Amino acid sequence: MEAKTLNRESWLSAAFSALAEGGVEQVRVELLAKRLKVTKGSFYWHFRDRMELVEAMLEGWKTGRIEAIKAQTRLDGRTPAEGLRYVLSLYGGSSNPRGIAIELAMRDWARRDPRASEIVAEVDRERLRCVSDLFAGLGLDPDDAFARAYLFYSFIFGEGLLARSAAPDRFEKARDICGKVLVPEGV
Amino acid sequence: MEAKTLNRESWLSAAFSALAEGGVEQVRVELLAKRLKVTKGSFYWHFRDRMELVEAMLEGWKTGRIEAIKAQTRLDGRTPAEGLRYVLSLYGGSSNPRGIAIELAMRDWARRDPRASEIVAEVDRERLRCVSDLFAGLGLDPDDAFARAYLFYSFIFGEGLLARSAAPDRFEKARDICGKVLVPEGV
DNA sequence: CGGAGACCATACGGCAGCGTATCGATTCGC
DNA sequence: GCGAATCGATACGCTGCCGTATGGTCTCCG
Repeated sequence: MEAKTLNRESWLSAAFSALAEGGVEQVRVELLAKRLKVTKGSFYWHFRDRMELVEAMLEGWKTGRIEAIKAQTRLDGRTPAEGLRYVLSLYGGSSNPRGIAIELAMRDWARRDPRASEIVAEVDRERLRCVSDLFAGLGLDPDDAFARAYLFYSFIFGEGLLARSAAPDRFEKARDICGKVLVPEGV
Repeated sequence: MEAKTLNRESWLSAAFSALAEGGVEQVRVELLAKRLKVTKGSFYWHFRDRMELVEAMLEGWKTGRIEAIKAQTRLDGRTPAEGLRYVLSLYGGSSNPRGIAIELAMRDWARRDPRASEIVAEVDRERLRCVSDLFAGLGLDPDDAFARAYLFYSFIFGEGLLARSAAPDRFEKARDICGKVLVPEGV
């Protein structure tokens, strides 16, 4: 199973893990090398420098996320409401900790790096567009649909920020109720 | 106006600025010293080491935020709905960028530091309690009130994460609509 | 089998940050 | 005014990280 030799993808994958666990600051070539059980001699074979890795991460994340949201909101026989509940479930609760961690790390990164900020903006644009289309499919006018999408995504990301340990036993039920508020049953 | 001599508060204030701008990683004693136009000789007079500064930040933030939320949700003649709209306005939009930045940096910090995580959890507990009390004052039963508070805070924090530049011209209107959804007029 | 290229190790210089040690300057109590 | 406490400067060693240079070891192919 273990590839004898590393490639760009190996380093990118390790970099995203480091990003998820510790933010951009933790994607350092010597730490990644230790994680991959090689020396940085390997890294500088596959990448010109750390910048190149970091930019590959941005680009890869962007295209990946945009593809993902398009696929996730393509309703093949589903109703818009079902589609929305599906998207919500993808990020809800503990169902995708790595994805959520990367998402949050990315956004923290974007707060101080204009390149990351631009990437996140592009992804958000696409996501808001896709999700507000679903809300529009529910019969909402464009402004309301956009606002709902805005609320939808703010909730999703904000949920990852709220300390789970603040009241662990009440969160599950709260999430259910929030789901009902976010994607109304009968509009 | 300028105090001739620095004290703990001076360093703490600079530390929070650094936190807001660059996250915990950026609160470094030599950078703070440069910002304060002194050398770190001063720092190590007021603090044992970097840890002590960092823990003072946590403690100070905790007590400050808990006092704040208690004051903000004490409705002196206001209705619960007015109180909720007031709290929402405090964090909404661009009304308190430094506060929001610190809030987000704090939460990013909490994702990897258990001490920070515990502090944030304590603050969140208090906030959720105060805000769900307001929702309860609107006539909601406890579970619904908590869920609404959960949605309320997820939205507030998540909003700071959504890329503003994704659709700058539509955000203000969206926020208004979100406000109406978050704190219902007539429940 | 032998050379070329892919992949990685080793070793180095450089910088930035932490913390310590020591000494200088200013202020305040008495 | 003098000594002590307060506050800050300078200088040092240490560590972790980036990037480079150079050499070693496979593998593939002719």
